[in-house]
Amino acid sequence: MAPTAKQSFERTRLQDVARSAGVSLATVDRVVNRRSGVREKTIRRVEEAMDQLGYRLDPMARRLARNQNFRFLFILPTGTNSFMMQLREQVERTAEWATSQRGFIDMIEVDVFDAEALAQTLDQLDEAYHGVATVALDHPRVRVAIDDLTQRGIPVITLVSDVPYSRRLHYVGVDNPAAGRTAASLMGRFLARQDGTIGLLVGSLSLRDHAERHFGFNQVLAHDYAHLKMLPVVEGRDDYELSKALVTEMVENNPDLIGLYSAGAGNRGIAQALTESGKAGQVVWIGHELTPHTRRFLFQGTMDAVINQDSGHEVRSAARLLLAHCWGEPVLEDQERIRIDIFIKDNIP
Amino acid sequence: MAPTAKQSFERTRLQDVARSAGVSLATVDRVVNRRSGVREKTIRRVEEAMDQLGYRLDPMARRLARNQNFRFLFILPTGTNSFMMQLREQVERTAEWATSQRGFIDMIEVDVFDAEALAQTLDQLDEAYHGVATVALDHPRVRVAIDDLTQRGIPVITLVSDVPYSRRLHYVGVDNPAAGRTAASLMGRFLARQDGTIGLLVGSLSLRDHAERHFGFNQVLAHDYAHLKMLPVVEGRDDYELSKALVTEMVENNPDLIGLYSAGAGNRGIAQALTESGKAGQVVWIGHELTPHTRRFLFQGTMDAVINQDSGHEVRSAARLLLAHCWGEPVLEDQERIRIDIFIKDNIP
DNA sequence: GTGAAAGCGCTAACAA
DNA sequence: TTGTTAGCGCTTTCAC
Repeated sequence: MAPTAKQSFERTRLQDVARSAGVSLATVDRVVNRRSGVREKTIRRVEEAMDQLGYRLDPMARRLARNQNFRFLFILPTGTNSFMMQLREQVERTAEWATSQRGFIDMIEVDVFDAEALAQTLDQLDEAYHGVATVALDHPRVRVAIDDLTQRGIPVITLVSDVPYSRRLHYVGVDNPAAGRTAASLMGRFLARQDGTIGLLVGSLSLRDHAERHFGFNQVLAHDYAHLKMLPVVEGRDDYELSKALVTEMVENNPDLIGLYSAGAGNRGIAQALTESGKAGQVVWIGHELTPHTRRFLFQGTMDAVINQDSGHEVRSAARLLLAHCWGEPVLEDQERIRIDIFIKDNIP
Repeated sequence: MAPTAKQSFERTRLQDVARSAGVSLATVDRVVNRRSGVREKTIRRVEEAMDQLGYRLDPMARRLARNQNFRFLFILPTGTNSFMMQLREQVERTAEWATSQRGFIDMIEVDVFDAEALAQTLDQLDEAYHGVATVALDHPRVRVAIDDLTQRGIPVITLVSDVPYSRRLHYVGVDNPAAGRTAASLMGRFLARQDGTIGLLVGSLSLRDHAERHFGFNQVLAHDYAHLKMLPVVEGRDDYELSKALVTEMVENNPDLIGLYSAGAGNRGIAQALTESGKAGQVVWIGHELTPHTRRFLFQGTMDAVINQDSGHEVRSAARLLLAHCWGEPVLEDQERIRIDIFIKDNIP
């Protein structure tokens, strides 16, 4: 059925190509790495030999021989909301793995709401870094800082929150308008044949991801479920206490509240507000990010669905992209696509 | 803010440990790889030096020096249903990647419904293979074959469909009872405040994954949505034509059909049956696996939700696990967990 | 028990 | 423009 080991295992090496093309190792290396200083004619001869023998460069050997190391900085928001804490933990885990790939990851925290602080951090980046991954803030000052870094040859990856139109190497995160639409569709379907009012809570509309989720949610609800009335959006600043107060007020002022979408953090406050007002399990509540808290709320039936982005996947993806970029290696695009996960109580991992 | 490159980049090498412990490279190597022939005393001396210097073995160099190659066989079901075709395509893509990791993947097809055929394939496995990944059939004959291979030192990974109680190295696939429960919860919620009958279609109840999904679906529907009447399950053998016929009949005989759960393949047939009977978009239809077809049905509104397992992730995961096992390297467990994806029209990737 | 030395497949500095 | 050679960090034979 299958050939024996010896037969099919012989990878062709640079050496084989060199011999077959009648040139030296160094010359083949030059051709493979598209370095200058080789005659057109020789190049062709080598290339012929290469695809005749089906040559594939061995990335392991290449990395070893290059003997390079890379340093990356991950910039995450300060604050204690569960999702960001998860993200930080994932960075730590990933750092360990990256070490074995000759990648050294440092992490610092900045205030996400402060464009100036983030921009300065980027501007003053230690030149020892070979790349940056940052939970970004979409602000002109930040965009310029990203572009400058990119200009200087330091790739920037935006993580979780994007800065479109900047020259970042890659955005690693979900499609937030789509995430908002997803929440709206679920809300609409869960509320089939019911009339009433829907509440909307975000962290801050000046955060691009929250604004986009809000936008997507609105779009679908207004279009497909026009019979549901939407309250004006309120901003909880991803804060536990404030969110609680806002939701409590919302419930009191709107006896016909049947749905609540929270596009940001502060879920613990929301749960308390709903529970204390006796609305837990009555109001359809959809929020974001699977954390120990939201997990519990789902199980309890307080929360009906969680729209999630996999923080582990995101951080690993950012690290892989940065490493691949620095090593000049290809990327498996569809391994890096971040999914919009939907979790209900039955498919929690 | 950050130290310069030189400073923090010096990884400690085997050489450093050797010097510090006052022994040779070979001896440290023996200790690191737990090989025999080193005095207890020397071992301790080396180990001390190791964790004093914080030594971490370089997997790149290790792989290169070992100069080994591994061959793996992926066994997939014959047949043309979209999911299995996707799976085969992913194997091809992954094979390319694996080559760069010194892993050579072959693929063959066997009839999933034929336990004997699968068992024989396993029994007669070419000894050149270092590992197997198979879409398995949970049957005693197959279980024994898996255990025998494992006994012979050839690791087996069950893919998509598991054989519990066998000695397989790992199961790469979703929790199928949970997938069924997920489908049921969505069904129940989408049908809020409606009464009627739910149809159930599987490929075959002798396929473990289908049976488990059926089980999970039943469980939740009977418990949480007892007002909905469930029809007896029918088997479509994952066949387009047969599934179409069965659903057509189901619709005709049950004017009050309001929901349909298909735990197997054959979705194209179901879509046709629903469309031709004018029930498309009326009946809440939930099925499995995101394919070009189900994707279209979601967009059209014919299908309401798809429960998915990421075939790309599954195949890559199987390959990574096999490679890590052969190289004796650790695994990032939570990178290998296969999620139960829920897709509705808004979060399709 | 332990050590010296020759690779693994590639890169990079230096020669020619 | 091309070739020679000395590594990269580890494993593996073979000698002591």
